[in-house]
Amino acid sequence: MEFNKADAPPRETTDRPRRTRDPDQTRRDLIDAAIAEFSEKGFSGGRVDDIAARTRTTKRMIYYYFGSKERLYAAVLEELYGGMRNAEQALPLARLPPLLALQRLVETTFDHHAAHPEFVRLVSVENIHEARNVAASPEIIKRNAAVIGTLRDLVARGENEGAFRPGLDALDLHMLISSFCFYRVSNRHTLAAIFGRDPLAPESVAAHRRMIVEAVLRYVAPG
Amino acid sequence: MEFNKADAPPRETTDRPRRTRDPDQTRRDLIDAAIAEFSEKGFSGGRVDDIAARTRTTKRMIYYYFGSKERLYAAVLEELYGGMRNAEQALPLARLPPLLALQRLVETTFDHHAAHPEFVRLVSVENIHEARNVAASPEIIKRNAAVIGTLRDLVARGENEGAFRPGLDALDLHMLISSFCFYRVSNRHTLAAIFGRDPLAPESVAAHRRMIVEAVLRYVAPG
DNA sequence: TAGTGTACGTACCATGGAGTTCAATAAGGC
DNA sequence: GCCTTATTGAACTCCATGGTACGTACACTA
Repeated sequence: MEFNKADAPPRETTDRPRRTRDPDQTRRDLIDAAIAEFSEKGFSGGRVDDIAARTRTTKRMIYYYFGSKERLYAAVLEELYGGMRNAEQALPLARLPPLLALQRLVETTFDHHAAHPEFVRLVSVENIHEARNVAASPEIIKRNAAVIGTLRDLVARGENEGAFRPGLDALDLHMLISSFCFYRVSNRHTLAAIFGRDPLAPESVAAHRRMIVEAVLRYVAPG
Repeated sequence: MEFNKADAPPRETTDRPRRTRDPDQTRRDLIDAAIAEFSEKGFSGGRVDDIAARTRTTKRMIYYYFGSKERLYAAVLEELYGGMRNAEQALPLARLPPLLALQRLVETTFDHHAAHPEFVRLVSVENIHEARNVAASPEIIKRNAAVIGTLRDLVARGENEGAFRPGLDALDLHMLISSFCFYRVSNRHTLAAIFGRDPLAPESVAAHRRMIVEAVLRYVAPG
């Protein structure tokens, strides 16, 4: 009666037969669960017990693999920042005419933020904590700072070819692009509450995408 | 020995003689302390004991005046959102030519965000919590939604006078303006960590202010 | 100048939640 | 088969923290 293994699995979160002894999978599951938890509730609001409960394993594993709540959070950040850089570096900007390259960059930035609200939320959380974990991760810094190099090249090329007006600052331009893409996701809930229109609703997405492209292209145009 | 009142005050947090029985001041002090605490640490990260420790009064008073940590947080939000609307409604936009009015609006928005990082941080915190407290406050919603009305009028006037191109959406335009002003403050720390340049440093402020004005004016220009 | 309600302080409670203990079980080498 | 080591689980510990019980002091009124 107690150990009825035959006709029903004794206890299973999902119906997938749980793979015993799969450290990689266990680690992966914990990271995914932590991404969800921390991006929904923040660092202090996120609960270690709840993260464990989102997986098929137990809290013990968090401490086995990561050592502390803080270090799990740091691992989550590295993971998410990693995804961002990949998207941007996959673009063949150097082979496109400057205006088109810039348009592609804006669209990619827009799409990535739209597709990864957890990333946006975690960056918000990290800023509340004064970016202590980002500052402590040379890996995150190096990869992300590289994005600016690419944009700097593009700006220089655009100026030389006369497609862009002179005097543009690559970092400021990066901020102009990111700010809108980030804001409509990060501030989605206050915007929806105050103005009664969800900025992530399908009818807004296309309009916003066109808008930020248009705004940036007009901003860099000569004259 | 025990009640030595004469030659030394028995216990004093600051050297200012504590005003007994000043409910308004006590309440005010608690709100100010809570603004600082919550904007530095978030809602879950903020400690009721620490808020009390920032004042000359005690934790008991938080519960006396506000009832709970949650309601204190809600009071803080109302307070900060209140400051924002005042700044915007003080502008005499209707009397200025459209382009100039828009420029003033952008500059005011920029300046207010720059001057009130606690506001920006609290709005970020609120978005992590899915804007539950903003959504529950008709007062906040009403006042802020009004801002859009003003902008809608301006957009209509600009279109009629031919100063703006047709087809502009007031809410989207508001988002374009706010996003940059908000982002450079909200994401100050990750930006500084990754790019090694503090967006709130004096040499960036003027450049950013010019940039968002320029970007918005170019965006609304006809043609 | 006693009475009363509002404002305040001290000491305490209850519990949620981060982190640990300790033993058990699987996998693989010999 | 047996030993070793990398994983795993249930049941703890313990303390920080939100919240409260209870008593006191001030200031105003009659």
